[in-house]
Amino acid sequence: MADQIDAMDRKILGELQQDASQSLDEIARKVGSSKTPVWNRIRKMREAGVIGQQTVILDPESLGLEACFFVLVRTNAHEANWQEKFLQVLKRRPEVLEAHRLAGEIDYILKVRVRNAKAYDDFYQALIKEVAIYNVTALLSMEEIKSTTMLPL
Amino acid sequence: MADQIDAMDRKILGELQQDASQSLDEIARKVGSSKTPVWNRIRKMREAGVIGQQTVILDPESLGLEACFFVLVRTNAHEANWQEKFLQVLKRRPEVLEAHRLAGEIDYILKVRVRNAKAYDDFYQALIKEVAIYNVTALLSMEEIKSTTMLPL
DNA sequence: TATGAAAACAAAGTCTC
DNA sequence: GAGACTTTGTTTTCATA
Repeated sequence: MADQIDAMDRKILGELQQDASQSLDEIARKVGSSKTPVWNRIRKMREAGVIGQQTVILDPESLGLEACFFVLVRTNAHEANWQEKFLQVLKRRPEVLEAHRLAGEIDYILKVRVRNAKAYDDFYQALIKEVAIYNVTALLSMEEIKSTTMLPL
Repeated sequence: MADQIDAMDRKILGELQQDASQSLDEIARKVGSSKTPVWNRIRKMREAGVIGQQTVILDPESLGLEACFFVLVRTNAHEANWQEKFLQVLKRRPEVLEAHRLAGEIDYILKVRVRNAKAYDDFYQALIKEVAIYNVTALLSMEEIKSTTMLPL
């Protein structure tokens, strides 16, 4: 599917990314097509997994989630078993919004959203209780300059 | 609004986060209410900015965006003017999905999605051409373990 | 034969009471 | 919270190139 995505598909994806609540007619008009072909393209891209979850972006501050940390994790236990357990903890914990395994000195980076510093510490304590970690550096976000889910098309 | 969000609101937000394409009837049934009150709550939360953009999550790989970098930026120019310009560049560049100003030694962290390493270098060269940066560390993601927009409620 | 326009039906959103 | 009205999603049909 990947390379079958043409210019029209990309225009449609752009519209959907920007506002998924728009009607098909509106999208069709904007991309210079009509309802049926646009609908067929969307359906195909959904089936192919190009289009995933439809969601709403919530305001963290309104929900009392006022602290955001980026956590740099170094480990010395590279056994499959350790990694398995570490991954499970990350996936289970809802405050972990992102987790990546990295190339280089730092092994993992996490993005963690919590109420406050105390809540972060609770998370941290729970984490190191479950799995051994060699070194952790927490970077506290002072200001969210930009945050988007919109991929460049 | 922040503290006026009750348990019912949170249930509704949870459903919307998980699948914004669900019908009002379906959400109402799940949270144990009916159409009208649910709709009124959603409308209020939209107006209050608790609920933001409605969007679809696209698969980066399918779109050929196979590289993801976390970029740690240190600067020595803390003048308002410099920051202004730096922020403008970040906001303008679509490959920058996230940008946070940090507390501590590292001044900024960016999350950048691009086609490949070459495309990252293009971004990097363009960035340092526009603003002076003291030190940059790029962390390359090898594996996206978790990536969600769903906030813990 | 494949593609898009258009119509028809079902379902959901929106608003009033 | 029930119901009316309107708009939209979804499917089918039809025309056209």
